[in-house]
Amino acid sequence: MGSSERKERQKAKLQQQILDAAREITIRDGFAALTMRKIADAIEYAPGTIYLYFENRDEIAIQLCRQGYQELLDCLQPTATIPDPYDRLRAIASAYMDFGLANTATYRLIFMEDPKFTNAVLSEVPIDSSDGAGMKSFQLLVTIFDDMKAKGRLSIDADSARLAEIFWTSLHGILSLKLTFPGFLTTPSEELLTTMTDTFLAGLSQA
Amino acid sequence: MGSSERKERQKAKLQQQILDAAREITIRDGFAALTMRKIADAIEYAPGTIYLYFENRDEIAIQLCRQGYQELLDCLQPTATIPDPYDRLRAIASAYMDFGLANTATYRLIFMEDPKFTNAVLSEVPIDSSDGAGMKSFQLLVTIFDDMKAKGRLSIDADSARLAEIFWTSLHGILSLKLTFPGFLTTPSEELLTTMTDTFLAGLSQA
DNA sequence: GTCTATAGGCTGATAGAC
DNA sequence: GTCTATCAGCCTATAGAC
Repeated sequence: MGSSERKERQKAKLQQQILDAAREITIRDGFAALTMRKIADAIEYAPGTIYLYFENRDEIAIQLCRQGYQELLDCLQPTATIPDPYDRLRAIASAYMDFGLANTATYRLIFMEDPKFTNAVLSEVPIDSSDGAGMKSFQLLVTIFDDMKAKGRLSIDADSARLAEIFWTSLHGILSLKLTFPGFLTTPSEELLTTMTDTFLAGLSQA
Repeated sequence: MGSSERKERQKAKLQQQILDAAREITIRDGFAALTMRKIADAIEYAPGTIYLYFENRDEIAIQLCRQGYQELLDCLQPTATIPDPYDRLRAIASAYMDFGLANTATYRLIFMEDPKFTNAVLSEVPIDSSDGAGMKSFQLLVTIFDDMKAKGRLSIDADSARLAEIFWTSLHGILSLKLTFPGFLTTPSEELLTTMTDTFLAGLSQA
């Protein structure tokens, strides 16, 4: 028994090493440049060895995505304790932008890459605690609009999920254009964000 | 002279044929699947022949982008005649969304693909009439906010280019998430668009 | 468990015959 | 101008030796 447990630990260890290497390559060269050979080089094993720990490249990509959504959630989660939903919206928006700008490769991977990986992982319903981080992040946003409604200061009758979708798409629009066309948008990101958030909130209370 | 002109026409003809085939493959299989061999198969020439008409794959990609921006401009241009800037904004937004949803492969190519191609072409300043279509499209948006200001009904003091950038990023956000995560956003595109536009305009006149 | 070696595929691009 | 043939490289994944 003790021996098989040691083997399990050994296996998990190399698995994590593979993922770490894959993550680093993705960050450095982009997801398209992530190949089994490069991973093998990085961990100093033969390419074939990787297949003892992961079925194929896709499985690695999916794990990488899952990890990416978790990182995002870790960045957004702390804002959940802010009591006022308006303050909280600004805080989460700011955290989201910071995450995207600071982790461009990860952001691209989890939101701008092949739907084959992203779509499946994002839509995962949380089962155990390390699952469904994408959904949980989205829920943080929905809750904010629920709380705004509870405060009774929203003159718009759209439901919270809808408002969350609008706000999220706007955030993603800023980020993805900044990442795809560095230099085209002349307005700095923070300014785009504040103007967007201001007009959005003003619109909510007036529309 | 007459003979060399005929040769020129001949050359232009095959060049266009190559681009048409490339376009079709991109639409059908996606840009990543666009290869010289597939183009050659489609036009029924040997792969090497293409290199007599284009220097390499990148040059074809860039032409494809240029063509894509032109198609987009053709869709947006007709809205320019609408006198009221508020009506015009709704019309251009709607046309933009329709274009993206109806031409997903082209939209991906010109706004969501490799910056290597997109960035260069989008940032082109119009020189002759078939150039800089990306910039011209963006200018259509800027003009709308100029006109709104002239009407004096904007209580926000951001400049027109900035407002155009915000609005464009929001449009792009909706579209790109719809394309990357089909099925995740539960709200239909038109509803996201109207709610976004409504809150945005309400915000502009109130903020 | 890990290696070497390789199958079997794809790619962009080029050389040289016709 | 177009072809055939090919180079040189990349890729994923697997088989079989150790």
